[in-house]
Amino acid sequence: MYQQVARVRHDGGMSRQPKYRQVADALRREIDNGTHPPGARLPSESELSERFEASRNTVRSGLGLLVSQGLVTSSQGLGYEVAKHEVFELNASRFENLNFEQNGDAYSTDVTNAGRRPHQTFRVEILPAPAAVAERLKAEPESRTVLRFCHRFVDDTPWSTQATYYPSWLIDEAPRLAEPGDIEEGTTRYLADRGIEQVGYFDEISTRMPTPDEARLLEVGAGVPVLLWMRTGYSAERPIRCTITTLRGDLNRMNYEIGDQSARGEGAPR
Amino acid sequence: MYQQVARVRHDGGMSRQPKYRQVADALRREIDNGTHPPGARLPSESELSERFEASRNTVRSGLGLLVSQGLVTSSQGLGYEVAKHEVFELNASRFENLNFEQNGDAYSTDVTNAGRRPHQTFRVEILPAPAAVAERLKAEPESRTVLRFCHRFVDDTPWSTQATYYPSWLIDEAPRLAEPGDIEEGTTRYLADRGIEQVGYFDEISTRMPTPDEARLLEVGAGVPVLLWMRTGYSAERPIRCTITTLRGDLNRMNYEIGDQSARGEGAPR
DNA sequence: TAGTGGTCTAGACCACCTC
DNA sequence: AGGTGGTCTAGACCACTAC
Repeated sequence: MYQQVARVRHDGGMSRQPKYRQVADALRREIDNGTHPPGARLPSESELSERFEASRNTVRSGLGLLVSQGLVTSSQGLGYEVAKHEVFELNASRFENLNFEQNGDAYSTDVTNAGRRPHQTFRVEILPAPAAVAERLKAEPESRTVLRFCHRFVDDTPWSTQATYYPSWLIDEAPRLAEPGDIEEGTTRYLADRGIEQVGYFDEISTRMPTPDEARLLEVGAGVPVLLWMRTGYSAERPIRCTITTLRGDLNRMNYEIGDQSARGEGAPR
Repeated sequence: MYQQVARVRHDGGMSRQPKYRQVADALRREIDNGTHPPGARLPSESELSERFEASRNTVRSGLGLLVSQGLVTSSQGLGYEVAKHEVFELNASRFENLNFEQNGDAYSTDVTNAGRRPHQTFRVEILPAPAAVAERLKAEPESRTVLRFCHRFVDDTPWSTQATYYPSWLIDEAPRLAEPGDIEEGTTRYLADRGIEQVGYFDEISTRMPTPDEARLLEVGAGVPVLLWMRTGYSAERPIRCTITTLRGDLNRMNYEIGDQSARGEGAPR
């Protein structure tokens, strides 16, 4: 029953990949060279098991590698499918994007222009500042902040979440921030009208695998990292907001235009 | 021998996590709350197997989840260890960083200031432009480009790779770009001295799991994504370079300073 | 040499989807 | 009903590390 006793090396001592890696590498090559185009179904585990003369579990290990690299997805009862990605560009340096609500609009417009259907849910909360936010807002840890939270979809696919925190002192000057409804004219304009103008921002970008919570909200499978984008906005005197955007790494790309872009032209990199 | 027959649900029909997820969740909680601090060894597979009344393979599946989320690492003969990360900040918007070679110096300086030992290997190649690069340099696909490639380490830990492509027309005006040695004064100054001034750049940032090649160069285990940073630099007339930086996602964070930063102060977010 | 993780197998049963 | 992936087990042997 246990065949390990009979296992031998046929490679004359050459260092060799374990079998599950061979399976993964072979399938990866076939995906790269178009044998299995994006969206195609892969052969079933039992077929692959025969083809590679490996147990089903070994084949599963190999497939698991590909899944964890975001190359294929799997679903029960259906099989394995080659992942296909349509990346959305997100311009992070245009002045318009200083405006959170308008940013949302820009997002809706972009998505609609791409022939897709945008959708978002929105809520407002008052809660103690998370440590990272308090630090950036130069506020006391645990001090009260208003959170305006946005969960964005494209064609019912979760795309990103955006959490903007405002310090409590700002609420006194701009009370509508703490009210649940949309702010028609956009929060930035609303703030500007009250004499609070955002003159600059500081962006921080990092990546990691999603936490279980994020995986749930963004419905990302194993093997898809998230892009974390943290923007702290400043008036001339002090920080006025901190926006944390969590983007599905497989669906988003950010860009910044710095300096003179006149030579970039229109047919610029999509 | 096979106990599945005897397996029953004790949850009265409530939806329940599979056992390997319970293992992962329990360990994740213990890591989060400090029971297993960064750098600590986790109990061995057999100990966990007893504790959770699960087979070794099931425990392995759970640990595999944590590894694939970058929370723990494993090594043969040693055991599982809680990952500890020290993130390096990378300022992508300061003018100095327009200068590739000087960027390298800035990196060396930063690393040295942090009490770590920087190290890099460097090579120059002439090769056809990859499609993405040709597009950004507005050059014919497959047209000749000079690649200046840099592999960076901190304390012998691979940190990032940086590949800068220059279009062939530039080589005629700045032949030293194609020579293997360092350019003492920095490539940007060298180019500026020859009348080619970089007046702006376009940055694109994305994330994904590393390819096998990248995993090898950066020595990242499963569960660590890479940050991809593509910078296209322009003179007033046309693109002059395209730099692709691949950063270990667990060790790097990028930032951009846009607009007036006077309110950010010095004790700014680390 | 003992203990750790790494690979692999054979087989059982479950949950989901399609027909 | 039949096929697909998902979970789980028990056990074998290998490779690496520490002592």
